[in-house]
Amino acid sequence: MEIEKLKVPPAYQAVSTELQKHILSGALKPGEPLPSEIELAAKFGVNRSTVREGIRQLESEGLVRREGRKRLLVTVPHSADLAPRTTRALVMHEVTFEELWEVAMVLEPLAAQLAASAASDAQIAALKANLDATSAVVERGISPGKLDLEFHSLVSAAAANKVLLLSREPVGLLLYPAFETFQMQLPQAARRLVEAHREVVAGIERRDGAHAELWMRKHVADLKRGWELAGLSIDQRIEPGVTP
Amino acid sequence: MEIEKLKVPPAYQAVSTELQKHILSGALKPGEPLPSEIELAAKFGVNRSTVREGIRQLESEGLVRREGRKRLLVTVPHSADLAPRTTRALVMHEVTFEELWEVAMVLEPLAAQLAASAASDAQIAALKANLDATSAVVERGISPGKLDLEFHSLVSAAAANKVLLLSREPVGLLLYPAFETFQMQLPQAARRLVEAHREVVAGIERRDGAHAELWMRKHVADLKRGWELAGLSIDQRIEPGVTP
DNA sequence: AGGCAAGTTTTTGTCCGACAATCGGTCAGT
DNA sequence: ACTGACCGATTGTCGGACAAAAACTTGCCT
Repeated sequence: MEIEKLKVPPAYQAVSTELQKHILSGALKPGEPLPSEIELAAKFGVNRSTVREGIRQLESEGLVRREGRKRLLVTVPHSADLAPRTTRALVMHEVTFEELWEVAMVLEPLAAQLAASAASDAQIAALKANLDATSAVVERGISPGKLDLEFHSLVSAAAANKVLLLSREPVGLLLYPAFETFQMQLPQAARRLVEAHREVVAGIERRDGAHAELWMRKHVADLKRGWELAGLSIDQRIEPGVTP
Repeated sequence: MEIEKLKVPPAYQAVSTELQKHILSGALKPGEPLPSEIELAAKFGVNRSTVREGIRQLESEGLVRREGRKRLLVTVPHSADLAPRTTRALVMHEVTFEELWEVAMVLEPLAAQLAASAASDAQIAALKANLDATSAVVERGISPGKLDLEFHSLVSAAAANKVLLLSREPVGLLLYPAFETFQMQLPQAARRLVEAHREVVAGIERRDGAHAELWMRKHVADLKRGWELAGLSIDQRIEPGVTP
């Protein structure tokens, strides 16, 4: 006879999962406030401290949000809630530049292609603004810094694919800050970056998905070339560049 | 003079972020135990309840894990910790079949291609075992169910790319259960699935990346064809299939 | 009637103390 | 050497308490 180690989850976890069910089932819709801690404690038949511990879990998962000392609001987890955790996990797993690059090499061109069909006028304008800012900064010999990161976020936002948006974010968050590490050694790299960005934007504006995709592919491929030219190993561990 | 409303984060959040810093900085390595709650409370100069609330956040992020009523152990977040959250987020964002499919259409072939170069003998054996099981099940007219899900997990695990593994998981978790929804209406679909799986495995075994990638691409493309043949809209919302 | 100011009630954040259950180890007894 | 009772440490849960902030009421004034 098999006896399996029966697990009795602590009460605070029960509270957490129970509230999750209520939110997922739609009984509590995004935007609505949760009952007060005292009410919840009474309903679940546990102490307020226990409820609070359960709430902390939901809070860190982005299912509820508290602004100041106000009531908890049900929210739908945003990319900004999830991406940092995934990014942390990737860093702790000691992913290499190559692993990141391989994934970026398929996700970024897809984003560019989809953006060409789906980008709104406002999004194209934002891309152009980013392009001008990047260009101006690079002319002065300064590193594009966060502008590069922002560019790729804008492209994937314009792609109107929420799955892509969420999947791509952690990769970009780690990969593009890596550009900074070799950009000083390769002055021409920044100019190539601006050129590629320009062509991607041009493709998106002309609704030319193939063009946007092609140049995005070149652009990401360039990233690896630059990495290698700078004498960095492909197996180099990635450090967290930005901590948002 | 501008006075901005300065925000004082609650103490439990300070505890959480402080512990995060210690873990990320490497002062606390994975596998090591955290100090006891009482010690932490003393060190941070806060009450034990406050410490406990902070710990809950780390716990739900997969940075620490508790087994039974023992000390907390520092751990590196595993795919199983993150994927469910991302999956939930995708469901709450009401992603469509098409959005999922578009991303799968680039990630899965990449996984197959990389697996062809990197798969270990044990992983190939696991793939074959999965293939046999799937084949046997389909012969009996039963739905492959979780075996399909497992197949794609095995492929991406064999790809030896941790970024891909983490990025792909939430997509697979939502997409493959969707197969069940139309599989009954299209009896030939299951046989096509087995054939595609077989070719992918063959490609991986022969270290023929192009072959594996090609058939994986066909396989994922088939998924959309099946979806459309079953009369389902591409814009259909995706329901959570499995809740792990 | 409508708007504003002061007061009252709720609610959150934090603390204190307490106790049963469990874990880990010690130590005597067989 | 193995068993089982004992003991300290730690966690899970509870009860209550209180200051600060937010939300709500009330009453006054125009």
